[in-house]
Amino acid sequence: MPPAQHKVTTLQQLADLAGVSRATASRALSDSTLISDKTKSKIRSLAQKHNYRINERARDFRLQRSRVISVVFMLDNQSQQHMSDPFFLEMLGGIADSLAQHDYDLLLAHAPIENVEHLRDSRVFRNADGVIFIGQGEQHERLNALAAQGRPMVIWGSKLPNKRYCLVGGENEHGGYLAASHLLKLGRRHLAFCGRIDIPEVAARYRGYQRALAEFGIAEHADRVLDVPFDMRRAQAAFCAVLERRVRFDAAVCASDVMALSAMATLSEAGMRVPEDIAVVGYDDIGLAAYSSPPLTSVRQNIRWAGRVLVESVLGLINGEQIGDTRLASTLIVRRSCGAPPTPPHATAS
Amino acid sequence: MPPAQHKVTTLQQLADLAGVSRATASRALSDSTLISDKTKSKIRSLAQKHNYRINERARDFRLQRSRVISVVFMLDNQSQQHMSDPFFLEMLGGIADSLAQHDYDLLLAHAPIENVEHLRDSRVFRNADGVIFIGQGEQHERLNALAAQGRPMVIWGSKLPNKRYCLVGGENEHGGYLAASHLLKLGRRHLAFCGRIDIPEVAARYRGYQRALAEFGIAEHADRVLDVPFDMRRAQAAFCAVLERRVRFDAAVCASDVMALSAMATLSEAGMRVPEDIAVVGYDDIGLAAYSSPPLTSVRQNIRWAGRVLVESVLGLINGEQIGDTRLASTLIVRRSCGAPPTPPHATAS
DNA sequence: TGCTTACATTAAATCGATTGCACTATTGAC
DNA sequence: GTCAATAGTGCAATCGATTTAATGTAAGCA
Repeated sequence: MPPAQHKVTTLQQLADLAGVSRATASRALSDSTLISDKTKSKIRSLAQKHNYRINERARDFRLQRSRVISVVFMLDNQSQQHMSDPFFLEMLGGIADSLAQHDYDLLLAHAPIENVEHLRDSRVFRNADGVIFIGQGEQHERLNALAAQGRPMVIWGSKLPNKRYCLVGGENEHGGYLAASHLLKLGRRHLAFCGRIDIPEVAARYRGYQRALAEFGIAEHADRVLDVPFDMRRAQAAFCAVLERRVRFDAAVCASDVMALSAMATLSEAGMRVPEDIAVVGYDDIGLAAYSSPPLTSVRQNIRWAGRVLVESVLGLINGEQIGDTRLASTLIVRRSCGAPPTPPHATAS
Repeated sequence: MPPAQHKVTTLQQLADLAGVSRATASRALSDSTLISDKTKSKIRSLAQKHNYRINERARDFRLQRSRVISVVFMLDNQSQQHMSDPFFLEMLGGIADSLAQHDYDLLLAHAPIENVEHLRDSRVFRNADGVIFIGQGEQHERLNALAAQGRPMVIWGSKLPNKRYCLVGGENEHGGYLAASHLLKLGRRHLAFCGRIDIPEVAARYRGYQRALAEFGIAEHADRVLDVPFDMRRAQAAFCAVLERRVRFDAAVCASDVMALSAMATLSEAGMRVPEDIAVVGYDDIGLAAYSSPPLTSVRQNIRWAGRVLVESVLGLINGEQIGDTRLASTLIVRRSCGAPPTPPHATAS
């Protein structure tokens, strides 16, 4: 038997072939109980034989859904570039995998830097069943307003007062505390903090940092707070400036690994020994953190799992469930970056 | 005057409000010459006043398009993880920005590792107006078959025999040549190559590497070719193995910066001095390359521009144009990683 | 006035599915 | 044998737009 002359592309064609109505064909393919087994199997085998695939766009249009989730990266006012951080790629990978498992697609978007509310009328917002925001930027109130529109959305970030959206985030306060107290336990007393405190997550890390200092009875120095967005060059510039001003410090807590790596390079280049003179701790534990010299101590969040939680939260909202906030654990990954004995020469790395 | 009681969401409602037919409203909004200026401005101001936005999904459905381009990352058989390379994020950013400029959305997807042809019936393929593949993986023939389906698609990669799809790529052969000849000019004579040669782009870089060796009249050593996918851990393992086997080499060309950074760390940890004992050159010039110690010399491709070219090529195909291949220049970025004098202490980085 | 032409607008088909409701045939109970 | 219940199927409306072909109306000209 020759293959069908004309490809079967619509349900109507399939129905004609089977000698039934479009309605019956539709029900057969969606396994409705209204249809007899005999008819179902006839239609199904015909569909198989002619290689018919349902047109999902037509279906989704009819059902007023899209099976698409938008993922919006919040760029920050100053750097615009903070998306180049490997952290985001890992997050994206986690989200993409989870969405694929649930048979959803991922639409990628930047946020307009000034005002996320512009998104409301954009395709990103209107053509998706739900939206995941990565970061709050400095737009807490605008996110509140967006959420009030009623479209399912979840935000990765840190808890703020008057929050009215669904949030998933790490234990930032705890993470900052871990980083600082690690350095303090090693005997460092002159800590610096590097990060943009206007960003809620960074602010929380900074609070943890302050708490650790307080516990050790150490006073803060405004001098030693470097207000820097997530950006390698700016971190470098900030550390250069601090060195030039001869601010005294023997350790630094950075809000991201990328900044920490940049700081380490800058400090070494300026003649400091890392970690002997200045110890550095990062955040996120990106892959490369293990391969710097010295290896970077960092605070790890399980980002792929975070991606999964974000996806499941937003899908829950789509299904009308009540979804609460989630906070994911942070753990300190120590990589003998603070005065540990050097590796013996010719050792094989494990 | 109070705001409209019921939101105006469909064209029909807008038309009723204006006392015209749906057809006229549609034409007015799309600025058809068939409609008188008076009617146009009436309908437009009404749309404005009631905050009416056209339903793009309905329009796109009617027009049999989606204004979506899928971006598919080819994972490679061995590592699956090569997406964690910052290179991809930069590429993605370039593509995303370009697509946004053309008012297209970006659908993100992994390729099924074994067989891209499965994509043919997937939403990724059928719900997009075009597809951009990042990398060829080892699926050259399957890509040929996919392209034969007629859907606009463009591939980032390296030219292969019998290619029947549209290609955009870097000067990989030249890049490999640049990397190797740089090391040779510095007096290195025992070069190693690290990368997975089954991947077409890497193969081209390797050919350039071989050409440089040949020009300097140096014989190759099979020992010194490390078959490693784009993965930090595997690069580390490979270098450990080579060291253990006491293979002699004084320089390495790596197929990516991430591998190069991993190699540098591994070599240092094993007691080698980098670059004095072993010099390393990477590929892609990722942001962090400048901040390693020593800073990494690397071959740069203009990735954001590459993203733009990919987008413009696929949009060209959608518009029925004939689109040829494009090859983007590669340049060597030297960062005194091969025996340059050390920076004076306390120097301010520029 | 009558006829042509140009212009402005509308009616209706269309994209490809889902689903409420109506309809027919079969079965079982009495 | 009649009637009710049930199972299986089809008709047609619907989602929200675009566009072809048809219609109406006014101006231009003999």
